[in-house]
Amino acid sequence: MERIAIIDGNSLINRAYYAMRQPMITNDGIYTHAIFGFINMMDKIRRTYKPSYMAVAFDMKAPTFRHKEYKDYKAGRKKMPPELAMQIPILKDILDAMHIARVETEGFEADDIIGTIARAAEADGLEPFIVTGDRDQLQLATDVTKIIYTKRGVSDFDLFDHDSFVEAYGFTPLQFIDYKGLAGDSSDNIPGIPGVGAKTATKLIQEYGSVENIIQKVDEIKPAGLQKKVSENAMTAMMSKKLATINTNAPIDTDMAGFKIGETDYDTLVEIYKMLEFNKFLSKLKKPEAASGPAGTEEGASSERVEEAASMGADRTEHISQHTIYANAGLEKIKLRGETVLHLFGDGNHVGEPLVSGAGLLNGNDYYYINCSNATDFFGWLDQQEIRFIGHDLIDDYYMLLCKGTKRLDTCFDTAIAQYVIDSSRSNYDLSALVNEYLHTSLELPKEPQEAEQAELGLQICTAIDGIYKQQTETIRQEGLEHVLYDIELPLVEVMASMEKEGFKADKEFLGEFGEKLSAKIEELAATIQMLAGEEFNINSPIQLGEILFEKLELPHGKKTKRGYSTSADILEKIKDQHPIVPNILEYRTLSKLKSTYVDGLIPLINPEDSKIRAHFQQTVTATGRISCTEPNLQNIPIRQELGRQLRKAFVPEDASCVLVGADYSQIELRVLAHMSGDEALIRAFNNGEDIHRATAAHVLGVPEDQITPNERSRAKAVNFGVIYGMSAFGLSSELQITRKEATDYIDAYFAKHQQVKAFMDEAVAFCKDNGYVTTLMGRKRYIKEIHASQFMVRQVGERLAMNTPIQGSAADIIKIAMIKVYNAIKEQKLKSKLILQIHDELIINTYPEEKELVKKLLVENMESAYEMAVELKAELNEGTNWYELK
DNA sequence: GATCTCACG
DNA sequence: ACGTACGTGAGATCC
Repeated sequence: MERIAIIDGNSLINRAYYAMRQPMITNDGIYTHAIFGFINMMDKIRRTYKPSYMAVAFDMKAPTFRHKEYKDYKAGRKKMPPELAMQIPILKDILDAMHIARVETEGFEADDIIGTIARAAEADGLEPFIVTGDRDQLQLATDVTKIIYTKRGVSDFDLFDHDSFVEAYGFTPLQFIDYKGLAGDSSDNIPGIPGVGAKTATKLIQEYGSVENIIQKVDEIKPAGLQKKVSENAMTAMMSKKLATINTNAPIDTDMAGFKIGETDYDTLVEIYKMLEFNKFLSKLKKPEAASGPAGTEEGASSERVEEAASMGADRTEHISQHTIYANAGLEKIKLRGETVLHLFGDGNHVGEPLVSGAGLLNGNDYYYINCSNATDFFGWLDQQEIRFIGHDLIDDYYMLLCKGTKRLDTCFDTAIAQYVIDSSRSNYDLSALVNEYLHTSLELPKEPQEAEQAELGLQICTAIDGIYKQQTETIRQEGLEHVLYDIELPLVEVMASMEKEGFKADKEFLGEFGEKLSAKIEELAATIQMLAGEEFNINSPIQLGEILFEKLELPHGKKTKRGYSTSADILEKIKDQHPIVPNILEYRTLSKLKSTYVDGLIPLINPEDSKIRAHFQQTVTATGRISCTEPNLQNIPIRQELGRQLRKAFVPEDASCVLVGADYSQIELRVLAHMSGDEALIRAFNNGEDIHRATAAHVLGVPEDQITPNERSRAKAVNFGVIYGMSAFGLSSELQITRKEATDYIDAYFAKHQQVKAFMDEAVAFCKDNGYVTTLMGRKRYIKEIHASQFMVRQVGERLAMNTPIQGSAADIIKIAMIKVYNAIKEQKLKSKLILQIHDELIINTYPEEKELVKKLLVENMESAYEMAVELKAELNEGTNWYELK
């Protein structure tokens, strides 16, 4: 029996909308998760039941016959949120592109349309499957017509036919209208009989069958109270039943030919999916074989051919000659030149020597798989090739190559980096994700591939990268991102890999001893805290700690969190004089943090061979353009408090004769702000070499700099930070512990004296609202979807991001340029010194006594000349025999 | 896996 | 009326 799926469009998209607690929003601010959920559900229905006919029914805005019958029908229903409403027309476009019929008729609800189609389909010998989250439609179940009733979310559902309905409810589907006549329905505002609920209604129906019969035999009803209610509300019950009755004779065309699922219009659907950023769906979109396509190749592939775009990628493999070579056996005969896609198979070990088992190289139409599981000449051979590498996350390959002794790295392109430059806001730059998006196909990447499959897998990977590369090149050009990509991000890859390979030598013994001292003190503090609390509890648990402080000891609490009271340091700081337990807890927290994160966390990451810590540098993480650092994060080693700062003594130069040299940009973000805004007061202050916070205080207060008190200076400093962060009165007030009013006054005073800064901020927000993104000095873009949000709070976040990103991002651009210049200068002068760390506004070099002065000079010069602005860039030098001394 | 807290710029 | 400063990563706890 052929099947027809009849979908309640409004019901299903509502379910989908509310099912996902995290909405999906495109870069253009289109909400998409309801559509996403709808299509997922629809696909599941199509896969499971394989209907050849389909119809999606929608409600129309116009009032229906029910509203005319009963003015309060569906009164009190909440209006559809705009975030959902905006998705419905797009969904309809998708259905049209899929050639799935959709039906809407003025004056009738989706229920009636569905009922009418179902009955007509049944009469025509089809098996109807009604998909809905509306219980009313269960009345439509018959032996033939099934109801797929969606439960919580969209993936979970019950299937009802006549018998299973009877089993679940205790009466027939048709009696469901009698049930609603009696029990009513608050969601549709159908009254029913007051005081009659699910249980009573079911009992009455089982006894009397229908509302009409109940009214006729009202005298028999017991107890007397119920009898009275029924007789008094007989008319209401009749009307309620009528309202609940689905009209199966709505005036619609029920010719089943109109519901036959047609051929999908792929071009339109691809267009819509791209707009919605439905990349997973894109990868599943297969175009039916074109007449000119290759005749039946393999099963499966014969009837379906991947989209044309994919021909630049994965399915190009058939034109490629494959060569498998064992290292140390014939490699020397091969000479490559030009752009070459590289993918290494290896473990990327950062604590010990990384293992490399194979390498895929795609050069033109030749693919080479080099098996290097045994001792190998591959890494030396690579140095002899005149090739420029194309890869995905080349830093991983480069790190391993550098560890193995390869010297010559020439970067042509990196598809992960390119995607980051195209859109830095995303969280996933995996190759398989890009394969979905660019090539509309899928690529499974096993975490630990078998050696036997690596040759083939390498070919898949390299051709995929090649296909993505070609498309990205065009996007980069169209979006004007060439400078950021080709002059900054791509040259930086080698620098980052080199820093990873060099690592930072650590003194394990020092760390161990430091940890011992911490442990002893932590134990003492724990004992004191338990004693003062009068009971044992887990001090590390904010929930338990909150109960002790704010319930047992009745200390005044601050803000609440989802799970209880906040016990964060700024709250505890306010009450530390009220009970001796509080300062003990603060100290306990400090020490525990040092012990767990910086002692216990670091020790296992030290390479036992050479005592070096090799962190992972990430170039595709931050939305602003900064780099980040993990396993371990060497960018947040303590410095602000003396005790934590001691940890830096554990970070030492490469060997005893070496020295560390560091330089940090002075106030780089405020200088960027001065330059970008053109604010004369700020520019003047910097170019006169003034203390910028003091100068700000003096300018805003209108008093000479030498009369500025330390307190005034520190407030000005907070305001300066605030400007960079996109200043809010609340933020400033909580930072300075002043009232909102006072904070507002400070901000107003600041902007009155720095009108160009104000204008710059306003322009950043306005530009972002117009274009959906902001840019840095080097043209880096960040899309800010929050700027389009309908919720005020979210939109405000977007505005702050629009103000902060050009500043933070431009500073990031500048230090990246400096890194490349410093790295190249060291390389050109053939120095032994190495750049080993970047901390946002600071660079650290491991150097040698004989190179030290030269390195200091080139470091400062290259940092200060990285970018020319209206204010000079200033870099301040430090040196020492451990990191602690760099101050 | 989410939440809280805290380390850095 | 909302309930917030920008950008990160890591460890411990709780669900």
